[in-house]
Amino acid sequence: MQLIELVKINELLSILSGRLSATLNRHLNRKFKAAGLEITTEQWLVLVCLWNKDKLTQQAISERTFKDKASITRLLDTLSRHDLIERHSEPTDRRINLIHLTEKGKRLEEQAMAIVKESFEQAITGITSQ
Amino acid sequence: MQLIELVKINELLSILSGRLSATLNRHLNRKFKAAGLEITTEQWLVLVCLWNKDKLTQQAISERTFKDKASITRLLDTLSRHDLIERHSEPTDRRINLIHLTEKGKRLEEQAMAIVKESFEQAITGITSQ
DNA sequence: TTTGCACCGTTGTTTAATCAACTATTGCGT
DNA sequence: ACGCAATAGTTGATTAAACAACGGTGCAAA
Repeated sequence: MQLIELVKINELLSILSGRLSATLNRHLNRKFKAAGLEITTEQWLVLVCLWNKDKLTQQAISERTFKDKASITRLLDTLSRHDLIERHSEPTDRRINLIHLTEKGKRLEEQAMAIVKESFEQAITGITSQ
Repeated sequence: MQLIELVKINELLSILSGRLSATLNRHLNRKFKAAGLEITTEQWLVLVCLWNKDKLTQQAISERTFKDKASITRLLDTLSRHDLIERHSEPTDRRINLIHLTEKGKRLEEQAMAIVKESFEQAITGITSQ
């Protein structure tokens, strides 16, 4: 009886929260791919931080994206492999890396944002219709 | 201007959707671990299906959890490694595996559900207080 | 000055998700 | 009976997440 209640609560929550974002995520990833952009939603989220304010520390990116430090390290690894960002170590505080957008990374903003905007609009009309 | 709008929408959505479930997830995982249960939230979700109705096909589990077939294959691998479930192939249709709970798997229900219930209550009081 | 603590970033391990490609089986229609 | 599409599950590759442990750096108090 109470267990069934719990399961319903869980399903409700998972529909309201987890699955919505998962679906949006997947949708966006496919959109990026279809448009020939080599980025994922997670990488895009990091790039958004940098487009707003270039030359952030990894710590700052971690806080803004609500992701683990370790996750950021690896996300930046792949962004760096794709020449979208560069790590610049700071002489004033040698613990710090300042993350710089490359030209390629800067150029990506307009295209990526157009796709995201389109996806959000689709998603929102989809949601409001339910 | 419009980009900033988009970012706000994104943050709003991420708070409303992705981050809530991610936080709940993490919380629950830690609770399981702290209680000495060797399961994750994802594995628990699969087990919930089986506690409701034992001997499901992988396909059925996939549909009920909204997870990919491939994800289920691997989740069941780890559940099987922990002796919580067993795959039984069906002679009537040899494409099918029926997933059976083991005794150990059945015994887990009460303990796991208690933890989940506690977490949900905490989460809900946390949410409503905001 | 050195000791100890806090901070920044990295690495290893484990778990999970997606997509695409693949095998095996089933069953339908001609 | 045959071919062929649909179904069930697996596998490989890539990306990402969490947690824990660790190395290097900065800083302040003893």
